[in-house]
Amino acid sequence: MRSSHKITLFWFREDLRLSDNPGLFEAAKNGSVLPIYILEDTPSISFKMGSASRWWLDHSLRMLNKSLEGKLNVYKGCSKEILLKLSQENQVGAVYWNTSYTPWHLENDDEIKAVLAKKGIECKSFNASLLWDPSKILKKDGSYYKVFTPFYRNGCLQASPPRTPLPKPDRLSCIKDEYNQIGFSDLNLLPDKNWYLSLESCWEVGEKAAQKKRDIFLDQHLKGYKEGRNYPSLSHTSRLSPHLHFGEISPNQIWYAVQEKAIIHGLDNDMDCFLSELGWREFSYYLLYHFPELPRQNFQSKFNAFPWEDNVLLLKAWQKGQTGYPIVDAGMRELWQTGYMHNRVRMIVGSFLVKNLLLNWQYGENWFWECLVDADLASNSASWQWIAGSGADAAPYFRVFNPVLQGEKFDSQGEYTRRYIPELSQLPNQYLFKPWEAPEDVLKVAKVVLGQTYPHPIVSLRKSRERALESYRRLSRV
DNA sequence: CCTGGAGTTGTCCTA
DNA sequence: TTAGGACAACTCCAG
Repeated sequence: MRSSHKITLFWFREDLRLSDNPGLFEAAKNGSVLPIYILEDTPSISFKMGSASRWWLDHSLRMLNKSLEGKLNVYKGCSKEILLKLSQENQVGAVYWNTSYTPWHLENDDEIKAVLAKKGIECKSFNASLLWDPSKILKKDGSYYKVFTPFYRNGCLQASPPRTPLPKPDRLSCIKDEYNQIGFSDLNLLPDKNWYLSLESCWEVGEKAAQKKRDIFLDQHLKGYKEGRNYPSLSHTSRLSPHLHFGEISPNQIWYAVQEKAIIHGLDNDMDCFLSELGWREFSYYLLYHFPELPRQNFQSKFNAFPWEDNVLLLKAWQKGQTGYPIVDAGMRELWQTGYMHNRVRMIVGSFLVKNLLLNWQYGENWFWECLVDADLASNSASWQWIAGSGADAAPYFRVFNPVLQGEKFDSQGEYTRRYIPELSQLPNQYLFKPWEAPEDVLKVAKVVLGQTYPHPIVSLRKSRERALESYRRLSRV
C-alpha cells in the first residue's frame, strides 16, 4: 500500500496541461499532489528562452494556475536544488515529471534521480510529448535513421501505435506551498518594453485554447490542408505549434482526433499530410536526441568549411523586414508582429538568408529563437539545417527559392504581402513582388518611392544565386 | 557485402 | 505556352 501521509510532488515542464498528462495522472493516484513549475534561467543548463516564448510561458503558467484553482507553485533557480529542498521540507514521498527530450534536460534528470534516490524519494518520469520514444526507433542494424521517409514509414508507423490520450485526473487534490513559492510576476518573464502587446491580440494561450484551436482546425481547415497549407493568406495551417511546444496539448491528442475526423469525412490525403507534419516534429526531436549538437554544429561536418559571409547590415535588414523583397519582408514582419510565421514563408526567408545573403544558418536560428512563440530547440535547429543543406535529409544545394516567383505563386493576390507591407498596398499584383521593375508612373500612383518608402533590393537575385551555387558546388567537390 | 531505388516543400532552360 | 529534363552526386536504407 502507498503511504497515505506522504505527498507526491509533480514537476510541470513542457507539459502545461491537465488532460493527457501521464505524470500528473499517476501522481494524482497517490493522493495529495504538490504541483510546481521551475524557471531555470541559467544559460548553462539550457538555451535561455527567447522573449516571445517567455511571453507565452507567462500566460500559459497563469492559465494552468487557474485550472489548478490557484494551487500552482512557481520557483526560479536550479531544479535539482529546488526539488531537493521542497522534498525535504514537505514530506514528499515521490517526485514525478514528464520527460523533456532535450540533451541537457535528459542529463540533468539523471542527476536529479540519483540525488533524490539517495534521500529515499521515488522518482518517475513519463513520456508526454512525443508519439514515439526516440531511443526506440532504430534501423535493423541498431543505428538511427537519417532520412525522414524511412524513419516515419518504416520506423514510426511500423512500431506500436502511440499511446491513446488520457483524461484529466478525476480526483486531484493539490497543495499550495506557502513558504517558498514566488509570485508569477517575480519570474520576470515579460520584458520592460511593451512590444509584446501586439502578441496579445494574436493568441489565446492555454490548454482550453489549444483544444479549441485543434477542433476548429479539424472542423474547418483540415479539408484542403494538403494544398491550402502552402498559401500564407489562407488559414489552412493549424497554428498549434506554440501549444504543442509548451505542452498545452499533446501530439497524441492531435494524432487521434485527426484520424477520427478524417475517417468520418474521407479526408485521407489531407490527414496523411497533416500527420506527417507531426512526424517531422518527431524527426526533429529524434535527430536532436541522437545528435545533441544539432543546435550548434553542422549535422554534415563538411559544412564546417562553408564560406559564409559576415555582414551585419544584411542581417539587420533581414531581421527588420527591409530586404527589398516583399514576400521576404512580409514574413519577417509577420514574425516580429505576431511571434509566428507561416511555414511556406519560413522556407522562403530561410532560403533567402542562407543562400542569397550567404549568412550562416545560426543567425537565422537565433533570430527565430528570440522571436517565435513556438520556438522549439529541436524543430528550429533541424529546420534551419534542413534549409541550409547541412542537415539530415536536407534540401539539395541547387534548390534556391526565388522570392519573386514564390510570392507570385503562393500569394498571387498579394493579400498576405499587403497585410504586412502596407507601404506597397497600392501596388498592382503584377509588380507587387518586384517593385523595382514597376514603371515610374505606376510607382507614383501607388505612392511608392524606392529607397525611401520601401528599400531597393539589398542583393541581386541572379548574382547572389550564382554565388551560392558556386560555393555549394565547391563544397560538394571536396 | 552488394545492389538498386529513393530522397518534403525549386528553378531555369530548352524544345 | 508548357512540359520535361538538368542541376550532382551522395548517402541512406532495405532486401
